Amino acid sequence: MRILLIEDERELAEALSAALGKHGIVTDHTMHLADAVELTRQNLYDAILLDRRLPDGEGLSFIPQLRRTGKDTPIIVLTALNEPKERVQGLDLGSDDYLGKPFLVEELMARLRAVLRRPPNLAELKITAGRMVIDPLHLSVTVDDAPLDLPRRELLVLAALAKRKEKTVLRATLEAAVYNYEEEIQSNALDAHISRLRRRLAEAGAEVSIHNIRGVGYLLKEE
Amino acid sequence: MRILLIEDERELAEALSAALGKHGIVTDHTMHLADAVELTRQNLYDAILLDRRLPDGEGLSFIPQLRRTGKDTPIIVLTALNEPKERVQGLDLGSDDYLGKPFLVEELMARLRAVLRRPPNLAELKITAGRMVIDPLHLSVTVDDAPLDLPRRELLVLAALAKRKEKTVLRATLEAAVYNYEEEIQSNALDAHISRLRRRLAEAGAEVSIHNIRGVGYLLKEE
DNA sequence: AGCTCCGCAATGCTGCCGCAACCCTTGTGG
DNA sequence: CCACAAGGGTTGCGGCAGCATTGCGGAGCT
Repeated sequence: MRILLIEDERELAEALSAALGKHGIVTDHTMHLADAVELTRQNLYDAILLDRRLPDGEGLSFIPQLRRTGKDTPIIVLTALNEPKERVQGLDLGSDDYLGKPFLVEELMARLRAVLRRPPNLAELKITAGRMVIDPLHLSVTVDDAPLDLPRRELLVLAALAKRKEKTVLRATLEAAVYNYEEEIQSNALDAHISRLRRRLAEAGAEVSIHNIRGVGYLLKEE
Repeated sequence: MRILLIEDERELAEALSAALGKHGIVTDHTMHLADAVELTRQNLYDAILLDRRLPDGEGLSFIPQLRRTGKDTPIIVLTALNEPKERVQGLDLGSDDYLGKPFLVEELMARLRAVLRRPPNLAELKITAGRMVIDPLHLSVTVDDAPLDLPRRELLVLAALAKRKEKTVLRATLEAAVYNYEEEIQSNALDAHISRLRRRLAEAGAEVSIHNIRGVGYLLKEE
């Protein structure tokens, strides 16, 4: 899972990134609305966390901007402006939830889950493929109910493939599922993950196979 | 076990928190109904203790509010309003118990246990793993019927792991099981608990093992 | 006063993962 | 049928982040 955090307090942003990371969430961070517009062009994010007071304007103005482009990515507004009137204002503009600062990370996680549980994201809850069941929220994989320990990055790759099983997933999509913009990679790290994943899945008898589509991407097939 | 205390007398709240803490209960405290609604969204609590006279309204009004969201978290009303008529009122609104102030902490504990013993919490009653049996209500662990004394925090960690045995438990989840949000920790306290738990469990011959999933969390396995 | 609990921090260790070297596969043109 | 190139697969290596362990000291309890 990957989210965009639009927030101008650097410390809060870093703490949040770290905390969300513990839940297996990849976070991109920007302080400016203008950047946010660019970043959301490619439908990369499962959700957006939005501050209201930002250096280049009122955060809320971002919501209609995004909706106008036809995207219904869930938005959760994070703000110190937490009067009832302000909450209504935020929700009416099309955000999906509104959370007053300060808040508990646990609460944010719960709201994220709630917001993602709504259709059409419902499919994300559990993914099955072959003998595997993947729970992306709890970061767990089981084969025939036996837990399978996977390193974090391999797990993210697997989840991205399984979410679109039997369909080709672009290389770029996979890379986006595993890395945020600050951790650019320059080698065949992704290929290496795939290679190790294949071995582990075979050993565990998962009955799935990962195929390469030359020059395009990868594809996970049930056997 | 973790509960939410909704109570406006700070002194009483602190005393209760401390007393419950000795029984291994992690307590979050709020003085406002509005906060309580937010906090309960995450289904984090095993029970709720509710005062009636609160600065922002009658505590009882919280009960239907919570039930409407589909939660059946047990609620125990704590109040000085202890006339028979008032008791009936509280129970009819959907609380699970009604306790007049002043009361003994021991009585509260007994009522908590009673309320948690009812279905659908029944599954929580005893957890077995390896040769261990854990009773989260009485905070006891036995190995082959021999009692095993564990420090409070280690016990909370163990219970959280055992409740989801054979499944990975996120670091963040474990931290939430042991600490309330006023006691943030900054070091590897959790790791230390795990380390000491491992030694104690091995010495006691519990036949369980705690595995680390790097970058994700921990997992308790039977051997 | 003596005990345990427990957060903290220093230390050493493990294994993830990016990297790059090398090999294999596939496709194209002659 | 072969030569060549380009993309993919595999694997060992090394850096380093995350984990395990443990001693210390403060706090709380008896």
